[in-house]
Amino acid sequence: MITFDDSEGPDVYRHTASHVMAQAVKRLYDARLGIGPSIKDGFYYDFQFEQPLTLEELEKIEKQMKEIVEENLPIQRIEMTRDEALEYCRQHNEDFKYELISELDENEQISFYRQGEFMDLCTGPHLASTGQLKAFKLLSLAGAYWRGDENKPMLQRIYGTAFPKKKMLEEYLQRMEEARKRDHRKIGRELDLFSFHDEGPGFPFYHPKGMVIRRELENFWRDEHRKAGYHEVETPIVLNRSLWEQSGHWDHYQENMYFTRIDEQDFAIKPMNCPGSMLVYKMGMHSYRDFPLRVAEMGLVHRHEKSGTLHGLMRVRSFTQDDAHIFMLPEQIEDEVEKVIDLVDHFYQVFGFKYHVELSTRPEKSMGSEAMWEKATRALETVLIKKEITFTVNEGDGAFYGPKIDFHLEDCLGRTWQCGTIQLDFQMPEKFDLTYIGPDGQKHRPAMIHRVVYGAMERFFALLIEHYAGAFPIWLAPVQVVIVPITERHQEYARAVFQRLWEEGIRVELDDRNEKVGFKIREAQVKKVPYMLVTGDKEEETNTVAVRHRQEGDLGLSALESFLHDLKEKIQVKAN
RNA sequence: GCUCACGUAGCUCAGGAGGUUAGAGCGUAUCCUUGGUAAGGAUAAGGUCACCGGUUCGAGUCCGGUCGUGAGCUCCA
Repeated sequence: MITFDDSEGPDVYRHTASHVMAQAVKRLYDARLGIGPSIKDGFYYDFQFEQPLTLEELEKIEKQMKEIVEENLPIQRIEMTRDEALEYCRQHNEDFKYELISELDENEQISFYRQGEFMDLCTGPHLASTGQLKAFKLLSLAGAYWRGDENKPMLQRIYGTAFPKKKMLEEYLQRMEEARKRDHRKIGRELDLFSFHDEGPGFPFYHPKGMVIRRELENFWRDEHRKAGYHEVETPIVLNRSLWEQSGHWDHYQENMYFTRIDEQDFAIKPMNCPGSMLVYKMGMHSYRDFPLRVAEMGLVHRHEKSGTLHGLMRVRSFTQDDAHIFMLPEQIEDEVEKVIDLVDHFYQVFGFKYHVELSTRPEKSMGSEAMWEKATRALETVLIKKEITFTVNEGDGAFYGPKIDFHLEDCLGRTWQCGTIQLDFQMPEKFDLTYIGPDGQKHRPAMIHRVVYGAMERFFALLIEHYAGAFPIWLAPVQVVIVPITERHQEYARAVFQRLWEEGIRVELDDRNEKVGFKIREAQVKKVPYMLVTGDKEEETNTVAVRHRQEGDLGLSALESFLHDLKEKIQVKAN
């Protein structure tokens, strides 16, 4: 007997919920079944309807589901031969199920699950009866290609979730509601960090406060990369077609690129930084003694992503990659990959991000020999295993020029986004005929990796906003301190305090509006400013400030200089 | 790009199944208030109802298209 608390409990429970939903749908509409698995936090089922389903109809389906639960239909497992199963699907016009079964082995025993008049192909297991289903809710309606293939028909997918107790369902919905409040698009507007406009879909505009955060992230990045032995370059955004033909982007990436004509010649706006960096490398001779040569670039790239894939700052059409290309001896690869992994880990630790790692292998559209891919993939895998990093393999998801290790972070709703990536590349050095002079005085081909740590500044920024729910640690906060004079009479002293902080490089604002203290405090709290300094008679007489922290509240009086000293210390160590 | 939704003041949202000058709260401006830790009061300004076309005596409301946004699919940092 499986309960909801067992590891497979929620899966079984929600899988049964998806069957009950499918049964309800079949009772109400003319629909063919796709697939209906349980997923993290819920379930879905794909259907092909004669008439497209609209959102309002989810309520009707839910009501019908409740009736099926009322009926408390026993759920039985039924086994058939492949031929019997095919015949059943043919009779019931279940074309999609037919397709699935026809791909199974001829001698396979095929299991169905029956509840009342409804029967569905399924390996199970399931709850014993529909009456065991307690709290459930249908959440959304979306399109989904049959078998995830955009060339196959698009079905309609209904998402839902189910729990054994009403209270658990309510808590879940409440949690989702709370999570939505952290959405970077919402906070970005509320805190005036960035915007999007119809004039440039997918092209972000940074506002002054968003720009402060971005620059701090870049400063941190520069410091750490200098320490890690990187140099920095910048290459042009617009480059001649010939370069993209040479790099392979013209053949392999064209559909994502923007083009322009200059003096009757084709140019492309760079979708990646590597070709530009190749040209820089080729400007001189390189010795093996200079390896590994780590060349970083905060490169602004443009990619024509499909309109439906855009998502706030997470998925945009122009973004800055904190890129670097590392040129090295083949025997330095594993060492260098390890160093990059450590660098990525260090960065994510500073922000307190949890992440997971994937190894992406050769895609269908790719360059290079099987042997090269094999060797490159093995090298990445070796390092991951050596470092005892748990990872999943993402088959066929590599770049067209090489396999990669990807680092994924979660957004407020638990969706994961690829940020850091380490890509091994034996192609670009070939294409651009890169060489170095070895100990033997001869020219040799260097190995190369592309890597990013943040990934894209935009995406990382978005994840940071959601991670902190807008309450950035003090080193990142666009406004670090707000000074709140109590009345007009205290403005002169407030200005002096402001001046003192300002000259020390603190991002400070003076709220000298004709409002009450409570109002100004509230506003600063809403804007998530870390420190509020109230200045009145007491403070003016003693050259102090009344310190309030956004989380800790009123901290009492502090000498201005000692507050300033502590503040600078906190900024310095990147305290929260 | 595809499926289903959505698009009303800077923001959040009202506008019963088409009918005179499109509403509210927050925010903004001005004035009053000089108030010690999360919203003091008054007054005022702000809207081509995303855009284009159609139906109608009459469209924010109905229909079609375009653009944008959201959830998801495909794709990806």
